[in-house]
Amino acid sequence: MATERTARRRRDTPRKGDLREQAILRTTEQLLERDGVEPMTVEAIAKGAGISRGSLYFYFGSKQEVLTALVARTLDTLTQDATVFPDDETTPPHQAIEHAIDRTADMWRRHGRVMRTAVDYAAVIPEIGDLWTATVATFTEVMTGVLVRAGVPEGDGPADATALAHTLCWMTERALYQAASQPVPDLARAITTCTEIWFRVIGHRDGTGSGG
Amino acid sequence: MATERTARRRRDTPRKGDLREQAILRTTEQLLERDGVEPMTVEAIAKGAGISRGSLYFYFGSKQEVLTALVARTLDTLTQDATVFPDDETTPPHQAIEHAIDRTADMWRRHGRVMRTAVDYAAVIPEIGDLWTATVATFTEVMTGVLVRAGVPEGDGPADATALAHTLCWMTERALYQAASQPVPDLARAITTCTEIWFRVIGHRDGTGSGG
DNA sequence: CTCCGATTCTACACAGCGCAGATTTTTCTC
DNA sequence: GAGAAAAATCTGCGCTGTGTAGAATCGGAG
Repeated sequence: MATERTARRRRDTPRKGDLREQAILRTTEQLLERDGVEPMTVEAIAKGAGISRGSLYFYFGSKQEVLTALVARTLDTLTQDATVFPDDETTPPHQAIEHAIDRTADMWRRHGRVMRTAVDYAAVIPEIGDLWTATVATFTEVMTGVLVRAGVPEGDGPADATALAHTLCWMTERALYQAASQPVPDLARAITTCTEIWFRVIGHRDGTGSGG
Repeated sequence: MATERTARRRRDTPRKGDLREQAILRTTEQLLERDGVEPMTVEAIAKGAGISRGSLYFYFGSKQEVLTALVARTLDTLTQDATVFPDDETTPPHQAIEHAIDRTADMWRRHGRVMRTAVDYAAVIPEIGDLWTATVATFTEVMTGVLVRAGVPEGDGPADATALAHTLCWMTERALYQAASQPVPDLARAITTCTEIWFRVIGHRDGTGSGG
């Protein structure tokens, strides 16, 4: 009855097969970039990592689990990169907003395919959805603080900092996803528009302006 | 090579099998609500519509095609309901915004599962993605007009009406999707937050207030 | 050299899809 | 309302790709 997950086990013990695990993830990202999720078969991943299909199931319980691990690794990096600076209370709100958006966009530039896959399969592979939601939640939390510091009322009403931050974070996610999915991605433009909206919401009318 | 689509044909001639087509769509929406996409097998749909699995392929070339048809039908209704009034130049901007958001939310209430499925599979089933994108594009167009009437500069810069409308439309979509996906959906709250942001973006500070 | 866990491989069973071809039911024409 | 064409339906096959079982190999400790 109890459906087994997570292959057979392996979680700690710094054995040598950890290299294989890395190789699997590396190959997966490559194949993902080249082919996309569906055309990418478990066979291909295994071969790319130098093992047979059956062997892969020693490391991951399923194709989805591989994908999930890859997404998890990427989102960890993202959260690290993008939220530390804005979370600092001494960072001015405008800079915090710009920083968070810029860093996130950077992640979309460097690991666009993984990011897109995460969004695309967030609903199909619940674990990925959870990871994504958790990440956005972290952003929301941090940005709520930023909004408060910018003068938006604290509280949990639908027009208070938390709700606004939440919706704006999802907006930013969507905008970058959209931008990154275009045949000719223009992240810069998306950044500008998002920043503009964030700024308008906190009220201070002062520009991204100057530039170009 | 030329891969055939759309089952065998059937397009005009008001034959009687049109009822079956309707029955298939009806059953699909029901099963979707009960089970979700993946657990819903073609077998089950066919049975629900009173025919055998093989017969279903007379009407639709694949499971995905069925889904696509269902989504298309739903989005047609949505576009009809939500964009006509705001598109009227004499409609005051605030009302236009409220109307569009309200009607869209209504669609999420009544056909939440179909709407969610559309979003969830927008990337997996390209045809659905196209339908969704086209719908949002229609909204964007209409709402661009509304923003312009509200005083937002026309033009195609990243901070002009089109870009803002685009991003805000996707924001609204995402917010409603989020809200509708919660265990206890609270569309009303999402509506309030979105409306607030739209209002803040067009600058006029005046309430959702004056209910009824 | 032997044992044990870690790793790997080969082979199998299965679910669900889409298609082929035969068959039955409608619909149309006279 | 008989007969032919078109529409609608059925049964059964074959395929792809997954996940699992169980046997074989490797590598270091004793």
